Amino acid sequence: MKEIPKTYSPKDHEDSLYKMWEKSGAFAPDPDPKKKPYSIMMPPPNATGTLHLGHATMLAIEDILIRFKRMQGFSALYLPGTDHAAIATQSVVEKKFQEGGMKNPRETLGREGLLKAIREFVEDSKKTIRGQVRKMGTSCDWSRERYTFSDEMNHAVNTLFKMMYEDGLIYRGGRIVNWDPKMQTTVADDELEYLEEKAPFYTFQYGPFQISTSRPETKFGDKYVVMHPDDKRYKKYKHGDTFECEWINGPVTATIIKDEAVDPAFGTGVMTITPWHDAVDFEIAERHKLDKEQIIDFDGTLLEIAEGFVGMPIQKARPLIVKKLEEKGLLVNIQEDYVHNVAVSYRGKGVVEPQIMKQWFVDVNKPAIDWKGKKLSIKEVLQDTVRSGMIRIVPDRFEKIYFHWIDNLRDWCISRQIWWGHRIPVWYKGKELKVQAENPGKGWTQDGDTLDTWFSSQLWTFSTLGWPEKTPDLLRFAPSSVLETGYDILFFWVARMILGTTYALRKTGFSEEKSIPFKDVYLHGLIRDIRGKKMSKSNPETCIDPLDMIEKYGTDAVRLSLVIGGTPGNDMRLYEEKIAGYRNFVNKIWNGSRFVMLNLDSEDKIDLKKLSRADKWILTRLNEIIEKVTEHLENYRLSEAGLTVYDFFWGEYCDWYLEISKVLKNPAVLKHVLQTSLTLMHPFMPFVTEAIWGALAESEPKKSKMLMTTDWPKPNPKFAFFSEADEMERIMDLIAGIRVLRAEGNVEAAKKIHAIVIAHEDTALVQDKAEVIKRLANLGQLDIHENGKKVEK
RNA sequence: GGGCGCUUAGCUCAGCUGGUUAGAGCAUCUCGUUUACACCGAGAGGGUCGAGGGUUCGAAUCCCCCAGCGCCCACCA
Repeated sequence: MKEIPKTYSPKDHEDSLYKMWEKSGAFAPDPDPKKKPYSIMMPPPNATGTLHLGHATMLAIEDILIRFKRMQGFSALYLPGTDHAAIATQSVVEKKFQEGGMKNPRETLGREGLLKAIREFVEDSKKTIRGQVRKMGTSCDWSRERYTFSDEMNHAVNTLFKMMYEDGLIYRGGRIVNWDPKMQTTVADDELEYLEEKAPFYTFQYGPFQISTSRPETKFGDKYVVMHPDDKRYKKYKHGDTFECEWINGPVTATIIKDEAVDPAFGTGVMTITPWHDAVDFEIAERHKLDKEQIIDFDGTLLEIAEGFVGMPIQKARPLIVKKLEEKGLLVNIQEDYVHNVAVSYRGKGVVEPQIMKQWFVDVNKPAIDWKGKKLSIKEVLQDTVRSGMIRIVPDRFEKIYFHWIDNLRDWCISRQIWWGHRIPVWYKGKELKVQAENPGKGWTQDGDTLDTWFSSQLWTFSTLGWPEKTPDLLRFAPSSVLETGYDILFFWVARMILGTTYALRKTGFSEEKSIPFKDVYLHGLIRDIRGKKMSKSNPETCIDPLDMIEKYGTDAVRLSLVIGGTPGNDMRLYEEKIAGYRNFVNKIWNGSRFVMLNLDSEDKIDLKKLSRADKWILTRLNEIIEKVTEHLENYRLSEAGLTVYDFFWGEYCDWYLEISKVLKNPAVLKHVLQTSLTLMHPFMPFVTEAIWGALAESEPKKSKMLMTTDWPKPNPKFAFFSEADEMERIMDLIAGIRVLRAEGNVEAAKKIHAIVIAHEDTALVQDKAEVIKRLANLGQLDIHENGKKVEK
């Protein structure tokens, strides 16, 4: 027997074990067609930097699921990849240049130059990320690695765009969009963040009315006064009436508009509108076919309409405009410190200015998808997939949130004015327009815009398998079994995947059941620091870098700390002591195994006739543990599953059974329980378990299969020495005497049963009190209630 | 304004469909180096399960109501 160190050192094993797994080919799905497919497409991390705790959590959870299923005998595909993350990546690279002194990288480098720089940066990031994903022990199939901006992906994106355009689901139109003046691009509704800001709230005299605003700089072109049609105060004004009034740059002719969008209870119940720079105003203007005029330029300065203020940034102009109105006697009052929300770009953090622009949109209301015998709109299909149970969201409360999001969904603006991303496959020549990837010929120029990142990542689960080609992988592994991600991108990504996948796959001949991106959605919570705050690098005291922790405590400990104690959809706090605690557990396994290895003998078959009471007990418990862990894992209760083996291995096997073995030992049982426990623990902590498995195999060279590809255990009926049925009979005997209480009536009988069952010193025998009570009820001794209702019979 | 989540031991959290005497880790205290492990073992203390009502033989769990904290969505002229 080799000298085994007393302390497990993760560093001495992890890299070589990972290499062994990778080399063995076991990360790839088993090609055996008899095996059922199981697939997870790894949500691709942005190729912009390094792995954080969110990624680590995702990888830990997915790898547990995939290892579990692989051991259960599925042909398990875990497909890795990275995301080009359009806006995020371009802004990171631009910032780098700016920090290096280049004021305007777009201007200095030009389109091709900047793209080249981004490409290099991304390739570098990808390398880093691949290394980090491996560090986590992730058992994904590297031979199938994908990237959202590869040529194959581009082909899929162009194909989808063309199909949707031809079906009228993609259109080009001048509509109001969110413009980020900082990044110089549009951003989607979901990519806005609202920050509370205190600003003065001004009320001005506008003809006979008083109107209020926190943004006087948008008011130059105001020539419509809107009020609710039922507002009695303004009954004498009719829709379409006009009047003359004095305004910022002289007299204007104003028109009265009656519209229900106005809340009569807010302020004076009257407002002027700025359709070019406000979504609600835009809708009012659309309804009544009103003029729209641009006031603010795309760089955030005022246009000619502002006359004396032209060219001024809005923040600078605001007080000056107020001053001018005050001098004209039109300022009624100022309410200081008025709280309102400012829309900020989620990525670039620039303050967003609504603008009317010609952009590309996805129509979410047009009935154009063949779905279960009807023509349905994108919105309707989105609803149906979840409502009909084709897709299940875990935890299910997020289904409500999902439906609510769909209710509020507007047409999706998919064009972006940045350069890093899939180019819009549209060409123009004069008034002509062609939708295709290739240049149609001389005189044609391509649309300069790129597509929203989510337009390409919505295709992730099936474009990665070769779509639009009907590859064997696509036919076998789509739809994927589960999508595991943080609840914070439910709308950004999860919903959009359902959108893109159902359309694309239905369109290319797949059945409804086959046209969903995934069957289950598992949403994990956010990792927070010990105080419950979001972790950020700006707070190094509580911010934890998963790679530092791996270095210090080993991957197995980090994986456990990210999974145990967490429940789907709920945030979890993480702190170093917790990781240290699981490091201790890893070491415990190491040492428990060391003890076993020191006590092995040549005979390793369990002889049922030579079992002590302790042997029988530990084998019975093992059966129960197998059953419980399997059931928890099947139902996405990862934390419960992990805790169950943890408690069993440490509390029962090590603290109790190993101690007994010092006096009365059965090496065969010792080894069997250890090996089975290692199997159960392997998905959670692949490294130690594999290392020990290998060490055990040294003594029996014929059985040298890797733990990773060993079969998942099943309870062994021969080891059920203390069956539940036996226990139940004993309990029934125990309480048989109470039957005489029947005559005394239900309540009294029940109370006495309660007291007796609880007070009996051998309560360990009472494994399932509920069952006892139910059986008593069947004997007519008491009523059973469930959810407040009496259960008949 | 609408919705969701959380509130359980000093701290961080489990507790699946109501059913053994409400659990774990860390922390605290006592004892202990014995065929693995001090990153350990044996044991102890510590909880009216946020407040109040209800249903039930039985409630941390189900229902109602309230409070505090957090999050999401909509609106914000």
